[in-house]
Amino acid sequence: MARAGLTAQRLVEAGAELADEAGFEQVTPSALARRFNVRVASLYAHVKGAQDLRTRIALFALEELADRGAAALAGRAGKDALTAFANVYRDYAREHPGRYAATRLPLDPGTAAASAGGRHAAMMRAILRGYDLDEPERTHAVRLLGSVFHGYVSLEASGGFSHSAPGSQESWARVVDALDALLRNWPAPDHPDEPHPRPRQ
Amino acid sequence: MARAGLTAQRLVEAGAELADEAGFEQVTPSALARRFNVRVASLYAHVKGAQDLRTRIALFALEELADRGAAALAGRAGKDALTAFANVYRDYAREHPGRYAATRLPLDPGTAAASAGGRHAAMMRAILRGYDLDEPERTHAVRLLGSVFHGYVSLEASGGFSHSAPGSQESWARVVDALDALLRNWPAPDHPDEPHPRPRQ
DNA sequence: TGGAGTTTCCTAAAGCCCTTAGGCAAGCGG
DNA sequence: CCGCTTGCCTAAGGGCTTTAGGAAACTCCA
Repeated sequence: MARAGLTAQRLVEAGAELADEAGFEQVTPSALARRFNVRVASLYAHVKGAQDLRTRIALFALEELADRGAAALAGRAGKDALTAFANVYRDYAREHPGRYAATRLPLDPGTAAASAGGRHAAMMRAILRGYDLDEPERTHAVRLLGSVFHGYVSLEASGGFSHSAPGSQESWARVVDALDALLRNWPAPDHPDEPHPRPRQ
Repeated sequence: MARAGLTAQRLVEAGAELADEAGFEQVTPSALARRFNVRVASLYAHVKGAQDLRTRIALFALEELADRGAAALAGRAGKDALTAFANVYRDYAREHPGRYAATRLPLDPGTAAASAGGRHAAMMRAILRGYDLDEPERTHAVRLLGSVFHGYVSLEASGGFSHSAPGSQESWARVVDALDALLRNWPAPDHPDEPHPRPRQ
């Protein structure tokens, strides 16, 4: 009988497609075997098991997302860079919901260290070079950026913003505007007031 | 043989405990049956199935979290309210990681509408009464708050902030400070600049 | 070209989980 | 005290994961 041409790489790619179509939690050896018209046990020659498969998909998606981020950041700085990078996250999550969910898979420390996670952090730090922040404030700001990007995209994906006005697109633009304003106007660490103490209104 | 005294409510509570101990995805009819020293099929008299069980736990956790938020908000306003409410989210997620994960379970529209989700949104709107924001900016700000709270807590839970200085506690405090500063200094909608056009540096 | 060897995929089987159907007995209401 | 409701049980079907071992397909070198 003809061989199906299985490969760890092909399994990962098919798994990523399956994740986008049916959800990351539906990515299982069984489902993948059906997709390749192959018996389940055959996958175990290429992949250690279900957990290994999911981990590989997560690493693949992290890498893909980091590549897109790097492309978006090239030649941009300041708010332009911030906006482009933010849109990469959101667009990726909307275009590839299963892959995006995969990037949230908890990895064991060794795997996480070898993943593209570090590239993501480095890119956020690079964006912050366009603003005037020194350590440790820069790290706090990196964490805030990560929180907003992931939080917004995640709430949007679970339908949180879809059933009320104004539209999510509009909120997203305003949220990015607000982040830019905040980074330009980052409050001083010790002082409870913001740097420009002129109460609004 | 003596009866175990099963009840939908008792199953939900035990399920919430199990989620906190082993993770929300480990909450299954089997695991719960073991915990009650009962055969799996016995649960089906009280709960429709695995999905129903998880949904009930999600609703329970949403309610519990909303109750804590309401208690924290009582008698507070402005940054005081913002900080207290933010800490409720973070503390709940740290204290009850499985329950917190449960609150992220996607609900079908009908269930979601009947959930405590609306209370959460209302409380965020209440916090924003302490700041000077009109619609639609208030809605954008609500979405930003939700994104930051969920995003931070979620990244922290998956270990994102644990292996680098400064500590997560410190970043959290600065993130809340920054949010407060941002809400007091919310950028004007149409203008690309912030309301106090004095380029930093 | 024709094996030897490796790789790919298969069958078989064990273990766990979810779910439904139908039965027996415990405990409550009259 | 007896019938009835209800709670928990056994039985069984079907799916997913994983391991063990076999047979066919490809490769490559003599």
